[in-house]
Amino acid sequence: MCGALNASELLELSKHTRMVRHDSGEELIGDDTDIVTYGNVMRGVVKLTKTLEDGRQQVVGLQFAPDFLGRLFGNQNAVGAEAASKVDVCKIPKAAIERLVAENPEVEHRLMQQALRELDEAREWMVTLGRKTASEKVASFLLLIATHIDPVSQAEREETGSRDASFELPLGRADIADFLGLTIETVSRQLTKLRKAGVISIEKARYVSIPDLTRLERLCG
Amino acid sequence: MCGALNASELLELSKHTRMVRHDSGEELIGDDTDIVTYGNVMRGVVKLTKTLEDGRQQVVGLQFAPDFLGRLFGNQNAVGAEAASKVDVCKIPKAAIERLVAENPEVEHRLMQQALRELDEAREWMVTLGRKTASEKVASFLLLIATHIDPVSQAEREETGSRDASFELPLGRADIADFLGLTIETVSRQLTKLRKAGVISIEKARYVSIPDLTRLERLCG
DNA sequence: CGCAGCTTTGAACACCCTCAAGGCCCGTGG
DNA sequence: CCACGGGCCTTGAGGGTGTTCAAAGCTGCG
Repeated sequence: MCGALNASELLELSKHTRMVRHDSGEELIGDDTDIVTYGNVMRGVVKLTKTLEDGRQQVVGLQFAPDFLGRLFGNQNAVGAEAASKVDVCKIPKAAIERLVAENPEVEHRLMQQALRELDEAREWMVTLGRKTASEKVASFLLLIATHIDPVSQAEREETGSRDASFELPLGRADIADFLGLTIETVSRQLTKLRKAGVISIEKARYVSIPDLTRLERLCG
Repeated sequence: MCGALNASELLELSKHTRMVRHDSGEELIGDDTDIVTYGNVMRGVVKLTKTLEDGRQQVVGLQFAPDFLGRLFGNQNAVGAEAASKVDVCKIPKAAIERLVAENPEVEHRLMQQALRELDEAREWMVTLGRKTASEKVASFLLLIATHIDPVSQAEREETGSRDASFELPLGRADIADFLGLTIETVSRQLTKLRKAGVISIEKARYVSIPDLTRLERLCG
């Protein structure tokens, strides 16, 4: 977002922002609370959640650096935000963002681009939630993480044409289940199935290697 | 959207637009096609769909008048659009919209507001797809239609405090199933269950009356 | 009336969930 | 160093919800 600003605007903005470090599991924004600050994810992964009265939870989005965080032009947060891994967030007060957006159309334009991209991703995920089987869901999730977690080395791979990946899962089984609309047990079983089929390998439950992304893609439905 | 324009801008825009009438079932936009025109829904309901290679389909959104139609700042359509009922659409060429948006920040702002609202709705629906039971899904769908199909008489009801509704379903069972991530048969069975429980009444499969929306809300999870 | 398309209903099955137990990893303390 | 304990993950068995397959009922229209 800050790429749209010139030096003096950046300086002005920096007076109102502060960098905050959060550990995995910490709540950044409570659902149904008044909006007081926005943020920018600088490092790590943030999960957006919605919860039903009886406790059923759905992860409705994952935000990676350098995504903007928060519902512009709203008064209440419609989702909760929680650190899914260790996270650095650049917090920005509501008033500062509103001023920035009002004075600088290019900033609003960039935020709109992100909103449209998030809408595309949300709709893509609706297909996964509504129409895919458990194993397709888990495969889709792994592919999503593989393509988002490490954009730098991903660009490298595109140049060299290699189609492998290796990363630490930013989410535990419970969060993966909430993202996929499944139970913990089903996620675990499907991961085991993928492992036994040689599509992935897992170490210490969180470190995943994928020798052939093309093969994984074929399992996504 | 056009509310942000002055008289001369409206005149200029009207030179490039044309009103098109579509019957239920007609395709407005093909998935994965190049974007050539945008549109504005003036009457009726448009469904947005995504389809997997093997034919499984998911309805990822419903657009009611006066929604804007199309993916701004994109080259390819990420969703298909089809008339769910008789529909009037005001079509606008890509170039005309781009010029309008570039010259008029207020237009972009309005479109951003709609994008953010659609994102909220998509995330709300992800909870329905991922975490609700079949009967909760059907109840949620009926509530969605009841609150969107007829905003005028809805406003009336809010004034008088009455909590009933009555409308023609803009979607057949197959589309409802694709929206909810269920099968036709399950949708039909759940509607029958709601009917036998006295929550709704149905005539000729498409005309629904809901005597007590509050009661329906309690069934949405 | 008869046909086509959509909807409803029924019966059997499959997939995923629930409940329960056991295993792994790691930090803590003896 | 190892034993202990808690948190998370895996595995197993059984059951329920929604699907699949099949057939019959509506509705509108020639």
